[in-house]
Amino acid sequence: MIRHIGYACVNTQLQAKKVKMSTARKSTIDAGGEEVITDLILSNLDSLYKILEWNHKKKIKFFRMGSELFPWLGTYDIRKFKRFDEIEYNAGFVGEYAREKRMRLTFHPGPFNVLCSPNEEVVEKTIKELDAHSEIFDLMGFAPSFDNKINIHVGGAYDDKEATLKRWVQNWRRLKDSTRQRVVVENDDKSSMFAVTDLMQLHKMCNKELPITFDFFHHKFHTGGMTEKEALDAAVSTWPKGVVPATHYSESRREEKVKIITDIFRNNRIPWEDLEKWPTFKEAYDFYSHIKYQAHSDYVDGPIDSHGHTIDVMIEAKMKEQAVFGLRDADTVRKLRAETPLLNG
DNA sequence: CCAGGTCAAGGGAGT
DNA sequence: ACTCCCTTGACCTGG
Repeated sequence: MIRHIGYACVNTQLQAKKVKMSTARKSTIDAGGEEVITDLILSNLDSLYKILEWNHKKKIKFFRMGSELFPWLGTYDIRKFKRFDEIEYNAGFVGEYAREKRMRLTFHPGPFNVLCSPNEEVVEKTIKELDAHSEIFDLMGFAPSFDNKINIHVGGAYDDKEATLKRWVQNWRRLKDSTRQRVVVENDDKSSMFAVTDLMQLHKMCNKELPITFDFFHHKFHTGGMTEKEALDAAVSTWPKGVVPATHYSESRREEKVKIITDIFRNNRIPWEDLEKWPTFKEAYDFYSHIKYQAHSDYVDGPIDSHGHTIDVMIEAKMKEQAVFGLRDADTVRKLRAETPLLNG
């Protein structure tokens, strides 16, 4: 069964009302220093609280926080800031709210975090940034647990998976203990990279202290010879007792858009305004059929097969929280799709 | 207020 | 060589 269904980082409806994470460019940070960062953090914590309140009202208990919550994470020591106490108090307040409502909060640091990089500078930056993500959970009052996962990919293959994984493990050991108790790895969507079967090897190399997040969509592009059930079984087995395994689910943007455009022309329905750009079906089809297949759709149809396990599912779709509602009922997704411009991104 | 140019970061794939 | 993709397009400036 699926316990929680969640969404990632952005709430499209609240975003329209300016409730969102804000960051700043390097030049602004350099000019403004810790004052600018402090203001951004406090404002972002306020937005996060509003998003969580919204989630609670809508009975959504699973949410991925954006790393911009603390802009330029890993480049400064928050504890040295003048207004650290204020930050700590507010972070603790939001964390307490999440615990009270029994919400699961996670992070997914960017693809620039590469523990296995041959470049020591990249590794050092990665370690700093991962430790900093972990410290945010500390500030929020969460004890180290894979419940609050910090999800990353292996990050590179360098045409030598064996050596790369060895390097990954060495550098993983350099993380703070509390960080290692939160970091999990996700399977990749490229055949040159790491499928669940590769990650199982990594899991063993890490003394079985590294859980695997199963990404349903990525698995389709890189099965590593496993069926979906086999891969999910394996990934689920890597999570400790007492922590519900987390998974990611998304669908193809190209398939979604091509299906919509085909339906419009087939049914001769009145097109969206922006469809006037495409006078013929062929032109429209050509355009949409060139969208990268691996890109994420606006909404998802499911069904999601938990293959008998109890799992949490993070929906990775462009329309975010609306995609969660869409998944709850097919009529809703039809209505939402009809209201979404074809050319949104 | 808006449009457009620009913006931290690593690695891989498609063109 | 350039663009897109991934965690999240958003910041910032000039008109």
